[in-house]
Amino acid sequence: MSDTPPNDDAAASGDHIGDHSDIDGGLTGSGLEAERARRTARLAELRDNGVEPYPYRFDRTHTLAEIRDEWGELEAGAETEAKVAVAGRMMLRRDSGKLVFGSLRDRSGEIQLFISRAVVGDEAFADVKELDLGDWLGVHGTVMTTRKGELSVKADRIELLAKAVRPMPDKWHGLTDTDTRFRQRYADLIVNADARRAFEIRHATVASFRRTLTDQGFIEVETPVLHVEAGGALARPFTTHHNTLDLDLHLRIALELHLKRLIVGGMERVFEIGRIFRNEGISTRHNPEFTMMELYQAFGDMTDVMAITEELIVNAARDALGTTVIEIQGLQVDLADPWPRARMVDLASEALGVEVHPSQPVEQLRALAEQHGVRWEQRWGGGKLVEELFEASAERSLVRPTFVTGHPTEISPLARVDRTDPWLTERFELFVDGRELANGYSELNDPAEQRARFEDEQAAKDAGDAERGSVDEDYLRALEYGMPPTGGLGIGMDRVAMLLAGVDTIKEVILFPTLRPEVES
RNA sequence: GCGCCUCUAGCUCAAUGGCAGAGCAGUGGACUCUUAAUCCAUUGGUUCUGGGUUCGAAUCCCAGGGGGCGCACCA
Repeated sequence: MSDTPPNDDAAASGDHIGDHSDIDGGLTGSGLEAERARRTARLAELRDNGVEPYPYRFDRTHTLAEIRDEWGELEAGAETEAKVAVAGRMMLRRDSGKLVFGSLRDRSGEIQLFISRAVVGDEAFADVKELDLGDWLGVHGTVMTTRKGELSVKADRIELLAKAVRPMPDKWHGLTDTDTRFRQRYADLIVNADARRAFEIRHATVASFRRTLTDQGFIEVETPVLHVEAGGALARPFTTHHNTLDLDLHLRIALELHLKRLIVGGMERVFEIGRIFRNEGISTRHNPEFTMMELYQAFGDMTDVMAITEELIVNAARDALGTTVIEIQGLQVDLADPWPRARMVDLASEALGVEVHPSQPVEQLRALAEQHGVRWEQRWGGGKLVEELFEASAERSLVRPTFVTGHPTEISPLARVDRTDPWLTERFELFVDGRELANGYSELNDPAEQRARFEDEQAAKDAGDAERGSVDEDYLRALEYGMPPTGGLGIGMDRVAMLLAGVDTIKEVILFPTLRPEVES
């Protein structure tokens, strides 16, 4: 628990407009402060009458979806003897003299409350009139339908479970200001069904991945977030510090190196779904912290993990959406269709109309880059240039799921060299909607070669490329114990969720995306 | 980091150099079958902030802040 005093209203509200207002002075008029003052005054009034406006618990008999499942087929104008207790937030009310209709919502759905003065009595009915939109209610009553057939709970007794002292956003339009939606995700979730849906899809996707992998004998593990050296990918890390060890640490940028240590340890099939952190730009496709699923399968190679990639994503679509057909850029795409595979060098060559390959003289590739408006740097070799040319020419056109294979060795320090072409590796990336979703390879397990590759990385880092890696001696020691042939895979869970939810910014699938702190005005 | 766009009542939006408005929410009233309930009345503003131009600025200009999009970086 925090050290904040219990009545520090301003700190709890986080609302800079309200911080310097006079609550008592706001009892008349309107506006946010007057509204909060009115609702807060109601709290005091309830307590004066011996009613606790924040009770400790409520025992419900049914969720609202369960009510609908059981009684959804009742004909119009039906009354039942079924006594139920339901709980939820009051979202709407329609006041009609001695009758009040309310809309109660819980996680599972909504149901109408039918509140009659003749049933609840004058006193309780007067209390109902004092309820506000947004209040949490527990309702005891019977199941009925109205004359027009609306399934309802006819209230016998209504209990306030929690008072909302702040008004809900617009009941019809919800919240549209993206800043407010992301900062006050709680309010977004209350009023925007699309926001709730995106996170349901995300949950279903993650759950589906776990199920698919568990069914295939993968073991879920958790490895350290705090690394002495952040390796396993090319990215700039966040730095933090451990006080008692007096040690600078980095937040992980990948799961890879620890998981492969577990393959050395004989765990054979492992996966982790974990948060990783990259100290780089923020965009519609990038959040500084995001979720990766990585898996490693002993005795397999790149082709095995390509098959798993398809299976994971197709299963997730079925589990989250009930269909494998989704719309991407207006195109109907059946994810269950086989995904085309093409080498990066071939895609780039085709798009550019000229053969490209990392074995070509660097000057030639630089000239090609210039020709296509690709900015290049002196320290780049042929491999990096080929990747840049691919990204500039072909990447964006990969709308349907496509496996791009054969990444240059220069940009793949942990992948095994292609058995037919020493300039390339046995690596693939999955592209959908022009975005990279997954990355996998036949894992390099020769400790001597891995050391040489690490040393190349270290040299590049020393030469000023902050994203490059360094020599991980403990990882090399692990490889010296022997790592079996292994296929490895990483999938960006946020991007899979984006794809399945049909949203175009990563902030729609991250509950609390990284934003600048709110400023005091 | 650079470029473009944006910020008006609690929420959703008008007002394009001339009195800051509407709908919802709120408040008071009517209504025992409403369902974005309806009807009557009504409260509510640091127009993101600070400067400037102008007789007059939400509106034009400058600086700053938040956000969005694009570029760059990356997944």
